[in-house]
Amino acid sequence: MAPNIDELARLSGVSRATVSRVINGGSVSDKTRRRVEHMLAETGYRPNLAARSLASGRSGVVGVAMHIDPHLLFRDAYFGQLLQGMSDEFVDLAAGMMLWLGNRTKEETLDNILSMGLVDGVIVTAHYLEDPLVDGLLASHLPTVLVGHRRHDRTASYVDVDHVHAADSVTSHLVQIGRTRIGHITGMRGTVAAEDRITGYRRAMERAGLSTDGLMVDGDFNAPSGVTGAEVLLDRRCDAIFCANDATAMGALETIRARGLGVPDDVALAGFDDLDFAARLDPPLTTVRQGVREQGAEAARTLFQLMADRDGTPRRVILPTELVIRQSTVGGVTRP
Amino acid sequence: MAPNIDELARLSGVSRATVSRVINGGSVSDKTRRRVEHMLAETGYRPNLAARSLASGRSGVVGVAMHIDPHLLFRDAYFGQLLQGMSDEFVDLAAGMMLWLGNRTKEETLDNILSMGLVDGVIVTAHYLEDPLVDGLLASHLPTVLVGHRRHDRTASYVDVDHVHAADSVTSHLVQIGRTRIGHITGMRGTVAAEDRITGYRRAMERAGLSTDGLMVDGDFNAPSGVTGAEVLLDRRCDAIFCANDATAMGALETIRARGLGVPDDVALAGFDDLDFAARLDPPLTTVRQGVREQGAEAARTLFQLMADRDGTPRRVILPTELVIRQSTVGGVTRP
DNA sequence: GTACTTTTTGGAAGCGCTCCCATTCCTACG
DNA sequence: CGTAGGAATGGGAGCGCTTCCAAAAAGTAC
Repeated sequence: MAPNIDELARLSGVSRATVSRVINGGSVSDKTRRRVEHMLAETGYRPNLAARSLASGRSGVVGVAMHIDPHLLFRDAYFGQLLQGMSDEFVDLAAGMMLWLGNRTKEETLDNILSMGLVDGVIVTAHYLEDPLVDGLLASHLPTVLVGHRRHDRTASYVDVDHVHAADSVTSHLVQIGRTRIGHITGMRGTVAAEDRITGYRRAMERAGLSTDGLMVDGDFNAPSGVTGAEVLLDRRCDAIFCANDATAMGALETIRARGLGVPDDVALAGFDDLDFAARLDPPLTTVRQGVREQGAEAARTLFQLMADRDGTPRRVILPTELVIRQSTVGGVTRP
Repeated sequence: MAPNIDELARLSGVSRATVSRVINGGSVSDKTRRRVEHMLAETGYRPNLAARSLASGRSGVVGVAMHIDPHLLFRDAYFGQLLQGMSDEFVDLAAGMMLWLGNRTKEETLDNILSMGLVDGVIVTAHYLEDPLVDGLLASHLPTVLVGHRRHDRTASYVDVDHVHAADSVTSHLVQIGRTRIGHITGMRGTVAAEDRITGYRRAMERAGLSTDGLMVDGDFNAPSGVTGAEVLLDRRCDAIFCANDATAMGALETIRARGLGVPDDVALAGFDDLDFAARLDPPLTTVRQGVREQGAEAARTLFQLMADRDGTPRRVILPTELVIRQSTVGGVTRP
């Protein structure tokens, strides 16, 4: 059915090796190259990936593992955007993308990825401090890039933002607008993002000479935890709440309004992520923009660098964040 | 590095062919099978996918194409849940999953999928009446399952729900609770789901002897189109609005409340999808449940049947929907 | 114990490609 | 005009597996 490379060699009157060189960019005379390329176009020839992969040891396919609790995975747009960022970049890099979601245990996912044995490299979301999937991938010799960092690991390549700094800057902003009882609804404990944001929050509070006693409530990055977290913090007379992400802030906003309090007059509110809906809340939400798509794209590029350099030097990328001030903290401001 | 099948044959004292039979379920004596399986476990041997695929013509990898406008793709949970349903099922079926999102034109995506030449079959979201990606996939000889149906195509395999019937049942429900000026905010025109839901809406209205004049507003399956759509419909004194999906209903709800109207007393509201947030709106939303995850899983199973039967008989699956009545149409009811 | 089945096993031919190595073809220079 | 040296090309050996076919082994019936 589909023509193979020998057929193409015959048609263009050259050897199979030459056709291969034309396709893969070996040195071929201009005249020959043109002839073969013409035939390539003529026949619509597509090299067989399996054969290519078998002979060369590379497949041109990379893997993405997002082993996240199914109920959390696509609840907000975060993971979708991350995936899109990667996908866009992989298309540009002419790579195929395999995807593993959190269907079973992390050990099983690890086994699935490794036994597939197809991918040239893998990107894995690494949100937890402990993660056997990440450990296993790093231990395998597969080029691996983490989205999220591991504090004490000097050998892993990753892409992340500086959560501590970003959380510090939001909290400081709340201090600057004169708030003194600033509460924090945390993200899912055990994740690097949650813990680092707590650290940033504490650091800013400490620097301002403010107490955090009783002002921290555990959340889980989801709206319901914002609703209940805000109940607690409002009972404790907070005049500002920094939520670990935008979804949590959306939940907190519900509670604040349900109590008939004004934002930002009675309670200033801030989130983290700057997902699409943050700017469309009423009032628009002050938050930290951490280009999620860009993180995905950067992870993809980093993976390709890793696969190109065989030396295995880890590459660490910290992307910038931006404090986005909107009306949920500074009422008068209209500029988004 | 990794042991190959010859190494395993040597270690278990049988021929390579026998090892292959053990792995792929050929007929082997119990004694031999045990010996080989023991060695398999011992060495942690993983067959090389590329070699396997080259020799057998199958890869064990399937593709999923969700060629959707990047801004719409993961905005609500619909596509994420669809993806999860497929992914879960593919894991059970021991298949790998490649993913293509809508990065470029549909033609380019088609070309990427076909030139990758790796996948044994593909599931493609087919929401539009016209879609070159779907056409191209169906024209290739790759086993293909659509999520969404094509009205006039008797050769395609698909998984879908009966949008006409479901929309009819929601609309009829609004009629039954005594509403007479029932508006409809449509989905994205040109999609099968939008057009069929319109048909169902019209059918129910006609049967009830109600007019639809000026009561239909075009939307696009997103919240902002619900906001603006509701503006128009409220100006036209609607006492009920059926939105093409839950996200649109969420937008419409904003508008209704902004005008100080009560739901359902002044305006009854209904959506479609029954995504997680529908039950958590205030008031909880009456909608149509169309198990999205289940649709994904069913599409995966259907694809496998298609790949197993080489006869290519198209398989069409219509999954059931369920009218879920909540307080946005029947105020007193507390049962979700 | 023989003749004939049936089951189990091994040998070997590819699957379609890449890439090393040897060969041929040019070009330039003595 | 001859030849060294470089560029272009072809030959061919795999990559690791599946699968057809034939041979061997193990049953079965007489």
